[in-house]
Amino acid sequence: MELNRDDHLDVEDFLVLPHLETHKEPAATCSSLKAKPSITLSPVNGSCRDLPSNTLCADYMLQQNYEGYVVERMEGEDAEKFKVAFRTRSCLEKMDDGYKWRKYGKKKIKNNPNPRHYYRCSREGCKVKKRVEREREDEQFVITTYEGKHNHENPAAATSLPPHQNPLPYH
DNA sequence: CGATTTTGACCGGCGC
DNA sequence: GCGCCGGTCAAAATCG
Repeated sequence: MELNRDDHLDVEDFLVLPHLETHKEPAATCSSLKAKPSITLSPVNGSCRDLPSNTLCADYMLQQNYEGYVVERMEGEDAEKFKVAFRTRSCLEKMDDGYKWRKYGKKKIKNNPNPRHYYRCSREGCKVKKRVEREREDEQFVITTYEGKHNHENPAAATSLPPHQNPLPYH
């Protein structure tokens, strides 16, 4: 499968990146996750560039999630088509990226025993979508895909990102 | 009591 | 066409 399609970016595209294949590591616990803030950006199609500053969502994720790869693609100025996918090592499926999400669907996907979850930004007029899916056969990884750009600030970023109080209300 | 989650139904695109 | 598959809807349940 090639990465050079110009229509859209899929999780499958994301998964075939060679970097990812060599990077399977033993399982991490939640607590060890909190201890390592190291991020690697993975270049797409050979060209490595930084995430644009207005992807607050992505920025926040990068700060909160320790180890992961980002594939990012911008389709001109069309905010609707902006898409970024993460692969993060996490034992929790719900990560607080600072935005408020409303879940609107869950689906069993073929070839993956784990369901995929669909979220929408609950801010009015903001049509950013997000889907979260645990990687098949490797339950420590989670694929997160954002679609679109927020038409507002990251509410958590507005209060200057309390760095490592991972505000996860989970047990 | 408003907001969010849950869950099966529904729908549209695509391959055969 | 038809059926599979992934994405969304929406009503009821649940949460805070």
